[in-house]
Amino acid sequence: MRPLPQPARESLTLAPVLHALSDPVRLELVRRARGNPESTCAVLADGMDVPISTLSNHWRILREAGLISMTVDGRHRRIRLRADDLSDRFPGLLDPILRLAAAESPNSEPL
Amino acid sequence: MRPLPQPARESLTLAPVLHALSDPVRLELVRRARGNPESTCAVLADGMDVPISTLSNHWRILREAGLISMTVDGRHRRIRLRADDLSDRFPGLLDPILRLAAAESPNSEPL
DNA sequence: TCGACAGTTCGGGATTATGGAACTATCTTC
DNA sequence: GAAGATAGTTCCATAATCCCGAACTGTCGA
Repeated sequence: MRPLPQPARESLTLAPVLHALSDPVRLELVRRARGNPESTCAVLADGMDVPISTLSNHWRILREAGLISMTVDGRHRRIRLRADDLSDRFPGLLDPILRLAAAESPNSEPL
Repeated sequence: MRPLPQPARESLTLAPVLHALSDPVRLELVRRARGNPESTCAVLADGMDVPISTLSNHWRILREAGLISMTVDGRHRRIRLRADDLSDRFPGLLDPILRLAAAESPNSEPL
């Protein structure tokens, strides 16, 4: 269950976080990650019709911005939204964004 | 006082707005625009040490995303934050972002 | 009419995004 | 073990975007 490198809580900055959230695919991935903790890359991206190498890039951008953490679990990577770090460092930021994203998304499932 | 083209309120979408806000320079410009309504490009960017052609691109990105409106006034462009449209279309989005940007900014002036 | 001024547009070099193909690492089955 | 399947990553070439100096447009003041 080795964790992949990620920025420490104190070193998170606003601009990369907003950039990570400024892509519709990544926004949807973050929404799903919040609703399905400890899920994996492929499961969270199910039915999204995005090439797998592109998805891998999206996950990396999310991880490097500090939005998610990934741990290696066998041949899977478990994705976890860094909700605590984010609400500590950027209180009141994520909830409205994900709420608006859900409202905009055609397939918004209840959380 | 001819207005420059901008997206209608109903056609604003979340991703371009977040993208427009995902750059430190643009974030600072938006903060200043909110604090100084009806000001102009050069005045708002005063002391920012960003080339003028780059600033012009930043303003265009902000305008096309729907964050600001620009009206031609003589040889100036008056910048106005589209606060009403944004709070109507994305309630609760802008305030936390600008609050966090102000907290992160070294030269955050009180609003 | 002649600058001076506020901003935009153009062009090209640098950076970043996209995605198919090949690769790595792990698990399963024999 | 070896062979194959599975989950993601890395590589790399193309495409798209960003950055910014230089040239340009439009407007104001003398």
